[in-house]
Amino acid sequence: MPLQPVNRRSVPDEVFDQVLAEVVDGEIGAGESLPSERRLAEVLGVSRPAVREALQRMAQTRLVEVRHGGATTVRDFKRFAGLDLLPQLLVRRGHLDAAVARSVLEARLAVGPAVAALAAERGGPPLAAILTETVDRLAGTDDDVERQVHALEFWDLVVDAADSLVFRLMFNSMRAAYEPALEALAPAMAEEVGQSEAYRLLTAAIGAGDPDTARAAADRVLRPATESLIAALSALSAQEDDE
Amino acid sequence: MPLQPVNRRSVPDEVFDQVLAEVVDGEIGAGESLPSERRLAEVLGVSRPAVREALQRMAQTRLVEVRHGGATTVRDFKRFAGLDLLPQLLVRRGHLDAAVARSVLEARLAVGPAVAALAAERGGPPLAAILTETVDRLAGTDDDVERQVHALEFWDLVVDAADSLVFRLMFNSMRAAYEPALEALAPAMAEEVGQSEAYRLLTAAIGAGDPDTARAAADRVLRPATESLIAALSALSAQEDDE
DNA sequence: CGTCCGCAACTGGTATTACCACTTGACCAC
DNA sequence: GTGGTCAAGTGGTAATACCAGTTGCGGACG
Repeated sequence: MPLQPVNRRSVPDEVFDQVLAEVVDGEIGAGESLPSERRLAEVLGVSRPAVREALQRMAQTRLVEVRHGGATTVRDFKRFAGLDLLPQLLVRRGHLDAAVARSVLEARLAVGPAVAALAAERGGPPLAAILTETVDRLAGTDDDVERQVHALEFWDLVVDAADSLVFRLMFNSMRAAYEPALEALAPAMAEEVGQSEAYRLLTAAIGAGDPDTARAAADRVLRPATESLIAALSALSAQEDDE
Repeated sequence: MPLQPVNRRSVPDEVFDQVLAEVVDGEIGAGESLPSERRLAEVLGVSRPAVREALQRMAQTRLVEVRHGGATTVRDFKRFAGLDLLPQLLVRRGHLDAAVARSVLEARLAVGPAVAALAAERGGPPLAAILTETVDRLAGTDDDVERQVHALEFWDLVVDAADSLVFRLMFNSMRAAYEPALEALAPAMAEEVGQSEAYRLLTAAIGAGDPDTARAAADRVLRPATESLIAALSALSAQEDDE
């Protein structure tokens, strides 16, 4: 294992994670109040500004509501949290949440083809050229981690070409959830990123400016791995239910 | 105009907004450094903890990178920001950004039918019952604002039934961008929320457990207003280009 | 007896200050 | 050149005090 940057966690980070866990695990239900900032600081053995920073970040994520003079209350995160919370929900307590992973795959399968269609409408030949270069790099390596990186690059270019900020932000959010686990997911994604031919077909459709063909080609890139992974996940969660 | 709750803005909120604006408006390009916390506090006439809170929130949104001992640098928000930034980008300096609005509409049209299809697979008859109640309320009023609220409720139920956390979080993020402008958008959305018959067809398809029909019905609900609004937006931005 | 005013006693909001920890770069010894 | 050292600047954390709201209790007044 190569040397890695040391993971330095600040005090507010730690507080944030602890309070976040309490909320998403339902230890403190929606509508209930958090202890006061002073109390939290005392219990956690940190200063009040540190607690404040963490709570303000919680508020920004719409997980709690702080009211001047009143108590800080927990909100229903399933109803208010945004897509930026995905990384924290996908892997909780070091374990992958199968239901969340399934929904990531479903969303990817639904959104990817739509983005490809938009890219076909708006990309043009120069896009096809750099996409081809990326697919060449994808096809030119045997390492599944590298392949994933190139596949991400590929989709990054497609999303750029789609010229749609919302899809771009969605992509960023999902990449933020995906990248930390990229190495662990290498075997799972090998099936998909090994199909360089499918990426070439998609590139051709986008270059041809044909949205419908691009949509279908994107589906063909994403669907096989999506379906086999979802099957694997249900087997996994069924197995967990037995424990 | 009815009395409204006074808009209380805290100091860190204000700082956050100002720094955010500098970043998204490109005043401080990606890779450049922000002034030090002490300097910012001095320039803005606020305390350093206030600046810190704002900067930490910027970091959480992945808009800046703070390094202990080093400078705080701006990141390329188009590449790193998540969907939670959408509200800030949709309306900037009090004006609606036409390109962003267009992409919201495009994303809605792409995602809505996929969610409806999932809901059809997983919802069952009890879902159809409460959806029908919601459509009844939608059809029972002439007020476009109320209709929008009921339409949001409708989609909220559909998203719930789709049982997919990612779509739920996407919906929450987009609702957070949409709701503040709900009243202003009433005329624009009147065409869509007035078509209660289309909602009924969608409800029937979902209740019947037929994903493909549900997908098509959802498209029929969303497409007309989407296309006419996109047309209106391009006319609007063409007009702005003339100024 | 009920209403309402007003005063604690909470809560979060902000500022000040001091000091610790880390990074950077310049300078110097080897 | 290489490596060490040090000073200056940066963010990280804490302690403290006070301001500014909210809440609820109790007493004064009708």
